[in-house]
Amino acid sequence: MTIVGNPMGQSTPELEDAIHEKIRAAGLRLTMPRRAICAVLAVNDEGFLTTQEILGRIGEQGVPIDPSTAYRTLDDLAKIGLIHLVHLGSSPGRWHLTVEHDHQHLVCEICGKTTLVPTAEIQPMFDQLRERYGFQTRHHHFAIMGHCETCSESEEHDHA
Amino acid sequence: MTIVGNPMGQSTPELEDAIHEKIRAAGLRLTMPRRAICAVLAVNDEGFLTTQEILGRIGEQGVPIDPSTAYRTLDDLAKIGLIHLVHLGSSPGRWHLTVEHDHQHLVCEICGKTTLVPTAEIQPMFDQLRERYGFQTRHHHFAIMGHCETCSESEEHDHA
DNA sequence: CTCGCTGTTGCAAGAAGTTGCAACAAGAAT
DNA sequence: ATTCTTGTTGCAACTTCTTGCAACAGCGAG
Repeated sequence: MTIVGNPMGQSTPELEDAIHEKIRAAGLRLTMPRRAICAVLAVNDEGFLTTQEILGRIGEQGVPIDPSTAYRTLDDLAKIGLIHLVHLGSSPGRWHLTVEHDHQHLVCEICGKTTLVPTAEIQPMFDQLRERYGFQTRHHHFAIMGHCETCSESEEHDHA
Repeated sequence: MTIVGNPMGQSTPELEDAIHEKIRAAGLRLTMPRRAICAVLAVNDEGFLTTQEILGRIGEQGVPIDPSTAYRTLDDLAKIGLIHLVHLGSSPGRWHLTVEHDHQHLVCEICGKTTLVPTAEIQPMFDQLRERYGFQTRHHHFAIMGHCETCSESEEHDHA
């Protein structure tokens, strides 16, 4: 899967400002490591990065930060809802800016293929969960695991 | 959350036999470490165990196995669909026997509370994904993250 | 029952992720 | 602009997870 976000590979100042504002609003201090992490995430506002990848990019383009700081900071940002962790299959989780995206992901466990589905198609289920259980589904960007069409078909052949 | 499976804390021979059969059917060898792991999972056929917990239980009740073996074996068992990994929030994933359970999980990101929802309520969505995308949702036991009723309400108060 | 092929295991080394703590700096108060 | 408070950081030690590899043991063939 390749999910490319910002085609220019550059962060928009507006997005970064909005992020900084959220950090302050949550009562957190705006430090250098946090700026660096947010900058990387802002450039990839549609992407999914592992902690290692984030560390790598920060190292490439300036003053590296300590891994432990990255792990802790990412947890903190997740706690205030700015980002969240997505587990696409097993393998290390990937961080992602929390934005109300208009699509969800169907991830094939066999070939890894990712299919995008308009959130509208799933919204009814979210609404239902809210009505019946008072449950607010969050970061509507979660992965549904299963087998894609192609892999489902080859499976049937195998069983034949 | 406390999910207790087999009330006797004992594995049923039938379940273990069925598991062994699946392992053989997949072309994998039935070795001692694999038996041990399956035994632990079979006792907790409704439970969710981390790799560490599995290692711990095996160590308690007999010959311990090497951690690396456990990690690899669990991956292998997941590959053949016998078990799967569930990420309830962040924190290490938990392994779980793949059975067609009749419920799903709504996990609150704030208080950790888990609500069970009959699969029947979500089945329509799965059916729809299959019709439109040919996507077969697997191990119908996945976690939907969000905020539970109680936490949603306190959030509103905070904003007031 | 024994042999042989090859999937598995345990070990060891390394990478990734966590935790405690003293030094540091963001930002409010003055 | 300076000081003070306290949330954060970087370091170091540790735990957890991964990977390469030689020795081992399922299990099918003979």
